[in-house]
Amino acid sequence: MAEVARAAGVSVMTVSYAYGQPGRVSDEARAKVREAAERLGYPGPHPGARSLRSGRTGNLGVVLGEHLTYAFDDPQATRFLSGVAQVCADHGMALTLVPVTGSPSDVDRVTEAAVDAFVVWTTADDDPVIDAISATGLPAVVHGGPRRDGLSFVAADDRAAATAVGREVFAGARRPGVLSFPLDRARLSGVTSGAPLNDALPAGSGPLPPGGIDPDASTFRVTRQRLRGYRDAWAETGGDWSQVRVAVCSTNSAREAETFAAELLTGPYACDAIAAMSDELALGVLRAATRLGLTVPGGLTLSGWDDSDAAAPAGLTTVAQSLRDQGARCARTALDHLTPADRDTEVAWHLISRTSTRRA
Amino acid sequence: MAEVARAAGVSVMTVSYAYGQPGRVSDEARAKVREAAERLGYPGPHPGARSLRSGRTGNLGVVLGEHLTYAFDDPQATRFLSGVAQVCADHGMALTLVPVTGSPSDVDRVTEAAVDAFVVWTTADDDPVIDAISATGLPAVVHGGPRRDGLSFVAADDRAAATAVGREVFAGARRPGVLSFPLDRARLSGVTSGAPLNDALPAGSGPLPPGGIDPDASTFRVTRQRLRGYRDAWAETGGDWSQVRVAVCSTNSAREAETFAAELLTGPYACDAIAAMSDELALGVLRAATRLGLTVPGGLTLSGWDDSDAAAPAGLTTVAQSLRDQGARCARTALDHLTPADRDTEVAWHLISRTSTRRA
DNA sequence: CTGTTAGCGCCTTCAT
DNA sequence: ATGAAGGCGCTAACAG
Repeated sequence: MAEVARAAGVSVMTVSYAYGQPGRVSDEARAKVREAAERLGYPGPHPGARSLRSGRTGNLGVVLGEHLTYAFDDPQATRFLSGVAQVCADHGMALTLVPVTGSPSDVDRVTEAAVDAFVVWTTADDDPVIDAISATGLPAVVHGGPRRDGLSFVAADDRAAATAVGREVFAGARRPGVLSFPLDRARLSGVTSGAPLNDALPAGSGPLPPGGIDPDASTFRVTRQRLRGYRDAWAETGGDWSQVRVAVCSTNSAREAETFAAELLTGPYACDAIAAMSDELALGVLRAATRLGLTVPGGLTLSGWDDSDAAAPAGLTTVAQSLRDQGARCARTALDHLTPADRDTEVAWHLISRTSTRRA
Repeated sequence: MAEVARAAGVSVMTVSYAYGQPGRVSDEARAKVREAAERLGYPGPHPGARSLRSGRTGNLGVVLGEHLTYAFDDPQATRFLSGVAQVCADHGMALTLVPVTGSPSDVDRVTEAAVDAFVVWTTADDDPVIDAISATGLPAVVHGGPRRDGLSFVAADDRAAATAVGREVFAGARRPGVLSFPLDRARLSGVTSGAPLNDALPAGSGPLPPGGIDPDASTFRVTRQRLRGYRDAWAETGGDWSQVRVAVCSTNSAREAETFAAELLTGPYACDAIAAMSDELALGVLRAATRLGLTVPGGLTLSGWDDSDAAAPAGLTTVAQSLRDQGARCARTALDHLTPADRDTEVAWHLISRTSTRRA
């Protein structure tokens, strides 16, 4: 900028004004500056230097609890981010995805991120990234969990929703099953209740603890609350949680779900009702059921979650919630500089009963 | 940092080293620094200031030619970005999505972006954003087009691929049709060749010029090359381009495609072969065909593009190319600081013949 | 191993 | 309407 000033025969400040507050500079001076800048190939004020002075970066940081590519690989995350992106565009803010990979150095990545605020996608209670974000002192909004003092929190009442959809899918069932998201950061996957453990799984998979799943032990708040809700629903019918088989998928993919569903749907304790934690997983169940010649809801009742595009055509009973709206709300909350610990937000959901359950 | 230094009884540089080059500082000094930082709630070196000194931001900028939310709404863009994200994660770089919205101020957004390099998703030849990126002098890689001196370029040979798939889908056809991406930034949509123009379209839509589509007039390189390729393929059968009906979609969505396909498939000049520029669009055609009671390939031959997950189950003949790999390659090229104007890269593609065409 | 010096490029403050 | 200091928070490059 100094060079441009010299070339234009004006002071540095005039150049700065010419860019930052064009109205405060004479047309003549501005023209000289533009000309000199053009000639020297000056690309305009350096964004980094500018942000050092102003204290603003113009970036909203988004942290995926999982891995950076997760943002584009999981349909739920994608919809959420679409909402975040919309708000960013409205505010002229860039959207910076922090490159977490699951390694301990993720904490450094967070600390080094040049952003004005954070939005955090569902992660585990013991994820150190949450502490790192908290330590930055920047405004931050956590979606889905964990809850933390000083960080805002946006989520649906997953437990109540799970109870509602559980009533629907478990009505009249004798052998209920649940297809669950990972329980904790270890992301172990497998099937409970004596079913053979699945070995052919991606790295990081391993056997589940025998003897069933304790909802309270899950460190992902969303998973925990949904398991509790399903348990509540089954308890209402007079059933016991230990009767409910649980398969845990390590990813939100129909392919993995199909494999586990095949296990849940065969053998001496074959399920006749499955509550899945996403439509994606439910679709995998549907494929497995079709291959096994099971009719829905005659031979199997099934529920999903999210009311994705594929849910309606598939006749899937599901919990409708707009991840896109939730993303938008998170971004807005983060950018509005709401004072930390501002009141948390509970978002809306509603049950959609379709033909995959019997009470519709 | 100065405060921390004072509180720890050391110099500012010792604090700086304690964070940036821990090995260069005695354990004792480091402990004092950590303690003081903890006590004062010092969150670590300010990323902006650090990057001002070092000249690196740790951000890879990605510009979507369209709109920021496009990144998460279009499956093709999503796959591409997944590849970009993977490389970013490997390099510990953050991925910054520049908030373009289609307005003229997008140029400012680009200029203000604090990034070390740019990756640009397919845009039009006359998009001013390209000039703005070029003016920053930063390394930049353009995917799909336009080509520009000083910017690297990654794309498949779309024309050759379109010719190959065109031969397949137009074989034995009497009334060929094409379902195209937008021709230019105006994104007008509609159907050519005497068919009624579709008015019920999103904002920004309008009538197409009568008398057919001139491939050379499209300012999107990808669209232009594919149209030329389809024209070449039809010409090989002795046909004339003016016989080919073209429907232009303003978005890459099955829903819009279904509407236009219904037009292409009815009336006195109903098509018996349709080449679509994406699997997404082809799937829309398939839905329209099903509703009209047409069999594929008996009553209609059909081709897509990309070999997305849905292509194989649908039996869709298509052009396979890995958008994810292309995203990764773009990111790698951008981050390797390849000198601008480094050799352009042509990426691989291959034809997959399935049951939606007759030559399989 | 630690400290000193000198800015990175810009913009806020206060003159002129 | 323009210009001269000074400093945002940090770190390369040198001493000691």
